[in-house]
Amino acid sequence: MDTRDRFLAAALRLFAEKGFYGASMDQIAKELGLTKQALIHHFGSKEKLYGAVLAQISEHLLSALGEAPYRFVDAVERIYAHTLQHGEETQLLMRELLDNRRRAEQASTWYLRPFLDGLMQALRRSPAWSEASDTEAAVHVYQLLGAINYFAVSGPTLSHMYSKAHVDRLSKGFPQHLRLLAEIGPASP
Amino acid sequence: MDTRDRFLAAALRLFAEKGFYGASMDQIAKELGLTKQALIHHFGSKEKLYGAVLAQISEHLLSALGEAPYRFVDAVERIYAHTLQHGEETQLLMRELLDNRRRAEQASTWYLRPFLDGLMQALRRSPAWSEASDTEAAVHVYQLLGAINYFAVSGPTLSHMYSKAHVDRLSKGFPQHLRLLAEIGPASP
DNA sequence: TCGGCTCCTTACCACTTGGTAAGCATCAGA
DNA sequence: TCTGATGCTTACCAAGTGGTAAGGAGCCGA
Repeated sequence: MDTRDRFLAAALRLFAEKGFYGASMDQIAKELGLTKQALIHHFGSKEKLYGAVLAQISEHLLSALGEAPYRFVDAVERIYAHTLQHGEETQLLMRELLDNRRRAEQASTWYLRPFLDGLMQALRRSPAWSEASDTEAAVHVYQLLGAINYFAVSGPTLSHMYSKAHVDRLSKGFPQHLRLLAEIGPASP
Repeated sequence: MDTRDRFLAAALRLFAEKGFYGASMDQIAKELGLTKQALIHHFGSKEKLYGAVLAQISEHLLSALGEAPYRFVDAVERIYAHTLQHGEETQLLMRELLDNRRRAEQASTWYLRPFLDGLMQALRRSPAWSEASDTEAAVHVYQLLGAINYFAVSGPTLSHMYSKAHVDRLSKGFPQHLRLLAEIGPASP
């Protein structure tokens, strides 16, 4: 793993934890024992570094989908697994959702577009959804992603509110809940 | 509305938009044409100001629930309406969910606790859920809140990816989808 | 052996950050 | 009329921000 990749990993971690403003170039660089000028040397600016991190995330998400054609419910399951394993990427994506009104209005949205389209196509392949409108399908897909991300991200918060054991049971029940959600059909007319 | 309340409103707006680190005391104060020292005079520190904003949000959420006993699906509908109307509060709550591993580990969680408990009690009042375990109920409640918040917050992002007209249709379909989700029963054993 | 490229350093910059200290005007109560 | 609290100001500070400039060490091909 070369320096650039190690920088990307460190940046992902800190951006996820503290957000774009909360993480500083100096801090990220020090994670590798280097100076922030080395970081700037590789990426040009903080904005560009951030963009590179987002690009990497979207790449990972796409590869998590696997090769088409896949069943929608299988894709959802794979994404859930990927989300659990890469909590930092999920967290950063959620942040981006909140931030991108202002900054980087192009970045994350277009990065994620292919990923969303792939999921929508998979959904349309299932019989119940083949006749549904694009809008209905989009709601369903977006809703499921929201459920996954939200659940993954909120674990620590829940652990504070309830006991850890409680949260563990909660996590155990979630995949079943998720499958239920994924298999739901379009709203009857 | 006195100065303190106007400060709270400005802080809510800026914290929601830019996050804790992205919003500065100076900026918030200038929203009222005052200096940041006036702001510090009222709240002591940035952390305390942030805490005051969170307290206000949880107050609003609780009052949005209405007076018990209410039907669970009605409460969900009211929260959805409240969420749409107070987008900034929602956005800030989502941020808090992402941030509170580090900072203010006590703040938002305990503020929100009564709100969550109220919702769970309402859910347990519906016949289908009266026998369900606490864990199952918590999953369901948390899931629904996630769906609402996620959907409300992601509007602008979706508008970038798809056409605005598309997103409008999507918004129109969501309440129906939400009711469907709210009425779902516990997973069969 | 030379020139240039890559990767990284130190030095420095203007600017912003949250916060402290001290003071000033206004108003209320004794 | 004095006293003290309230609500705000200006002045100031140390620390940190992202970024520029310049240079040095090592390597690689000509």
